[in-house]
Amino acid sequence: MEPPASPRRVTIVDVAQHARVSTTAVSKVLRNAYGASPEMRAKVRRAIDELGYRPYAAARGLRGQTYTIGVMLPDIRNPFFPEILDGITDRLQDTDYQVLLGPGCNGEKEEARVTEAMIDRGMDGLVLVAPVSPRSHLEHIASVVPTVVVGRHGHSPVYDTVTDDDVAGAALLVGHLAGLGHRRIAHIEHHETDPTRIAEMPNALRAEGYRQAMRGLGLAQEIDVVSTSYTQQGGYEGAKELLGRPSRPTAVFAGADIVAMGVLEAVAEAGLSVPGDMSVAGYDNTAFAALGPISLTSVDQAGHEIGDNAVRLLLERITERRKPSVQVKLSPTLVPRRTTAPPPGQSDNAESGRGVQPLD
Amino acid sequence: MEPPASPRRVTIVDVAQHARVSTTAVSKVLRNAYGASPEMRAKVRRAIDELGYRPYAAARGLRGQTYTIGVMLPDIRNPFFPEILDGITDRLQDTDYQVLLGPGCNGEKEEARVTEAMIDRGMDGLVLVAPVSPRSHLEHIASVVPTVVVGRHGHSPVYDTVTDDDVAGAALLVGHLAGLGHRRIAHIEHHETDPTRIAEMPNALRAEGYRQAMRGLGLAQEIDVVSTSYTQQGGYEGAKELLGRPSRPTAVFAGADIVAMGVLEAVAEAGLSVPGDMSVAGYDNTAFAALGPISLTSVDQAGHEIGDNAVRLLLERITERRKPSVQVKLSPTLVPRRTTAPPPGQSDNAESGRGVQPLD
DNA sequence: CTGAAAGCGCTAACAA
DNA sequence: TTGTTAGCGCTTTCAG
Repeated sequence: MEPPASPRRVTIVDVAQHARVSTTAVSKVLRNAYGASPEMRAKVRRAIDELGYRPYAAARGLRGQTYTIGVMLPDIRNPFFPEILDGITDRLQDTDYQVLLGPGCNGEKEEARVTEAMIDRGMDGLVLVAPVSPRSHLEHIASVVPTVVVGRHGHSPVYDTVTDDDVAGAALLVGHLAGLGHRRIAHIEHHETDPTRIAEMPNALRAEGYRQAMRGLGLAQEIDVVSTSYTQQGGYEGAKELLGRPSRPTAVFAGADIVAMGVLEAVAEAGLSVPGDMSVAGYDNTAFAALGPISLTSVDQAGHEIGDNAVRLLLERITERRKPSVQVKLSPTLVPRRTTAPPPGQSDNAESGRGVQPLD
Repeated sequence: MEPPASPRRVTIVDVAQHARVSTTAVSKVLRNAYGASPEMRAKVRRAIDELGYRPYAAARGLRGQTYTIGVMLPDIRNPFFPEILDGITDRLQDTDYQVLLGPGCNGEKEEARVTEAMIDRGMDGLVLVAPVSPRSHLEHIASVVPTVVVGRHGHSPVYDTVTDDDVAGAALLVGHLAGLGHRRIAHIEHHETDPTRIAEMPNALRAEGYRQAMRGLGLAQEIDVVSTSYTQQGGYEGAKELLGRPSRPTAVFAGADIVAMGVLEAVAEAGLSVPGDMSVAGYDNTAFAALGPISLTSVDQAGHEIGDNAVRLLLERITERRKPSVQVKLSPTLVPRRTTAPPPGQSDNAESGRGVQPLD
């Protein structure tokens, strides 16, 4: 039984009158601030409950905090990001903070619009996931509002970072494939030209990790990188190119699971089987990698922990605005599934997956 | 070259002084409000540009609007929702409005927390996608802030709705399967007990549409519904049950693509092939349904249009708070792919897909 | 420990 | 058409 139309919102003034105290007192109770006796707190709490009062965050922001954390995800379609988000929301569960997401931002322009919108709405802190903006812009943002940058390497004195070790992840995968007996291991990367991004973006580091690992295994001669994009289409095109090689690779390390999907499609079209004729691996261990009909070998990034750490750092920075910046680097793990196996003509061994039939 | 730390934000007062006008004048220009001469507008605009002023949405909200639209998505993992979101953001592209998303809300409690948070942050309007809260609660929300409910059937005088015709979608799919020659067509539904939800939630209407279509085709005897949940696990369990039937169905209509994934897994485990031994279809035409190795027959809901309509209605309601409520119902389309074909022992026909090999 | 009063940045009445 | 003046709901000095 709601009133026909809310005539007026319950305000701090109503609570103060009801509890027969000052608005200051109510404010203090709301913020658990120093300077209110237990009796006063109890009184105020009762009044709050009786009136069903909720503080108006929009107004709080004008003087203090809005208790809102803004999270910018570059692409809501990427099934890896929800994991990060869970890590974020779980840690914020029992706090007064609320998370709001900026919608899919592709490119610097959209990214700027969203971050500005968040700043203009008085958010107390920002988590930027894999932003593409130049570092100078990130530092500007961080100078205005506490900021944690996730999934982008490179330090900054003004913002904290949480990353997963992409070089190590690539090495895990290359090691896995080499352990199965593969030598001709190709990689499909997301094309990158901007020098800062080459140094800081995960995709570039995966490619670098691939190269390092290949060299470390004495397979420097076999290094074979195709530059497309982290999309299904990019994987399809990259695989087409690799399949056209005079001597085609026996394994493909796609820089992301979605890329691997395109590879699987191209391989099937070519009448080849996975992993019989060719092993395929992805990165991110997204939800569909685990789907029965796909069962893609991938690298897991512990998204939940990434999100958890990001919020932890953010809350710390909100509390202490100019503490030295922190970099957290987490370690990925390998998730072998059925798309990787020893190369054709090589006997099975302990590390191999179960064979699967041609997919088409 | 940013200043080391923003000393103070540029405010409307700064702009007014710079332009040598009153703050009211600036405010009017910002809102394109009546009562400012072209010269004044030009002067103010220049000052705004020169100072790089951006209005502080948090403060605007205290008196007027925040120019923020809140969108609540029940599950960010469901790949269907980004389509709706695109429809929303595209239409808002050239307006002053900004979209902010509430993160994954499972269950009424989380849903309430998110909607309250949005209201408390002064959002101008809400789009609730497939909310599970009781209708009374939705109406309460709508009485406080302009609201459009998406993906939930049932009218209300206080909020507008946008739905896709789930009954028709189910009929499309059943018709497709029957056209291929299937008679034993089973359905896996999301279990629902709450009476309101049985009447209003899409999952319940899909099951109802399935029943109606079966009856309409003279297949009432063959109606076979398994109640699990709209998850991969639910699909897996449902399929296990169906495969254990004395005479197992030749086709399974899963209530959602993710359910179909579980079905595919169970079918493969049983050593059966899709669609050779059994046809499988999903609903939502999510991104992974189109993935090469899956290629799932599904029903497309035109998510973009859903989002587009939702925002259109919302903006209209923000403008005119108490206009009569509107219900928009869109029509789904069938997307046949390779997981559906004529039942075993029946000759191929024009509508059949290409056969695929057993998946395991 | 408590409360009165000022003011955050903006918009909306109202007066000029 | 313009500017002046009150607030919006809350937090924050700063007296008591």
